Amino acid sequence: MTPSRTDGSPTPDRKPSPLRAPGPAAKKPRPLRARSGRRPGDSGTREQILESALHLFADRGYARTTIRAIAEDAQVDPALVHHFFDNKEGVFDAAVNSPLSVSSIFDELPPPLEGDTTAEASWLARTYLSFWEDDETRYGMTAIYRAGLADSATSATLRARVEESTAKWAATSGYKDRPDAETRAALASGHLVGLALMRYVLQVHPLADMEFEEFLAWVVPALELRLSSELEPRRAGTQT
Amino acid sequence: MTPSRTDGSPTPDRKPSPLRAPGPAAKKPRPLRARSGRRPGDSGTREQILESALHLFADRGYARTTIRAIAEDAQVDPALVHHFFDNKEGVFDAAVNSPLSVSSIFDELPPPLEGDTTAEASWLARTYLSFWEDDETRYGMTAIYRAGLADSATSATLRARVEESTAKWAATSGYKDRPDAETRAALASGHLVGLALMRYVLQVHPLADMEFEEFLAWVVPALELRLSSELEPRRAGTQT
DNA sequence: AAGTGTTTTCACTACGTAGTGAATTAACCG
DNA sequence: CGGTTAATTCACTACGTAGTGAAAACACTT
Repeated sequence: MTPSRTDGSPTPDRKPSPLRAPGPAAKKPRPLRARSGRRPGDSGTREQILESALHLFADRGYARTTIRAIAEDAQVDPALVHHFFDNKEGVFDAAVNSPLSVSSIFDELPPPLEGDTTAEASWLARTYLSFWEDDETRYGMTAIYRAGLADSATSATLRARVEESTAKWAATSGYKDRPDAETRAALASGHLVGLALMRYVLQVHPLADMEFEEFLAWVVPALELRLSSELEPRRAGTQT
Repeated sequence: MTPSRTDGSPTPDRKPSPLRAPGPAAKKPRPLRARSGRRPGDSGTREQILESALHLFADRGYARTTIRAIAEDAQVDPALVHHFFDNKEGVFDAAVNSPLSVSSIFDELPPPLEGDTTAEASWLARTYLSFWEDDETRYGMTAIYRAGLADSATSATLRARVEESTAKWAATSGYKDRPDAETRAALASGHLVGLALMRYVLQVHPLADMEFEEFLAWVVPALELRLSSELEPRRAGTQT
């Protein structure tokens, strides 16, 4: 049966999410495809397609995710996906920019304490990593980074996204007047992105097994130093 | 004409490497396919195929690299690629484990100064990042990370690789007796991987524009702190 | 020189995929 | 209730891909 959700609830009951399920998906109980034609009520199918797409893009990356697989996961005909989103790129963009995903980090919340370096580093790490930690937004983050790192064509999009986030944060933080603010912000971004990929995408031990607060406890002090003047660059021969 | 290289030189003259060339490849001057049959002399075609494969995997990732594209780049018939390496996965494994690539980092060189924390951090950063910086090995690194981050199936391979490198380094370094050695090594790995991806894969400004030594000058001191006891984890409420 | 093994291309199959156009059913609006 | 619009499936095309099997040209033995 088609899931009969008359409301627009963002997370209806559905098959187990495909993330961390590498093998062939569990067989659907019955295909039981209904005939052509519109369904009664507000089906919410569009959102269902976006959710399936986001989960599959997060699990398989862009290239290995097929429109047919999205349609099957959402229990609709593949042509309906084309009807709503034209082509595969349209599905990806819509899924990644949907309310189910993450639009632009550091947009809504301004930094709390300008000038307080430790508070700013803590806020930065907690805000960014929360997008990974939260079940609601992790799929979007995974999809974005998987797709963006996949090949040199898609890397341009992710590069722009990262540079924009980094620049925005650098410009509004208390470090903005320092000449190396941009460099430090980029280094901090790389630091955070790398740790997030280790913990949430690759799931390397022991980072993936920690509690979130313990993870933060390791990350935040290092980030504080990166952003503070205590940590200065030092070239190879110039050790004091 | 088929490139007539009778020696096994690793980098013969070939078309411009496809990395950073997102569009359709430059059209080959003349197809001029020879008829069937073996060519006179030691053609070195096998190595040519591996080199083309490595460059294309680095540029387009695994899924978007086709055997036909590899064959075209190497100016051979696609069936020859199958003949040498069976299937696509075989091509990838052979390319990534070939002398043109990177077999296993931290295998050959042992750490120089056990117990000297600053020297060990510096050696770790320089050794790892040199694989990215060097033209000869960068394609292998890019291919490995692009493929390994692409989807949850291939992530298992990269996770094993990273965990093995991290564990090996942690076990042989001067930190090995500390209880949190494994954690610190994993954090340092994530730090380095993230910065490498920013600089070499995404090519984020300004990290991608720096001189290598300047980049190292920023990275090494942070890594020293991560590995030393100066930097301790600190939970949210317990700020001193 | 005869025979065996290796390199190389050709011709071909099987399959999955993105995308299209038309037909069907329902919602919406006067 | 009649007409338009939106949702949905069906049947289909066009295409690219991985992989196979055989034949041709050469190398390497004995």
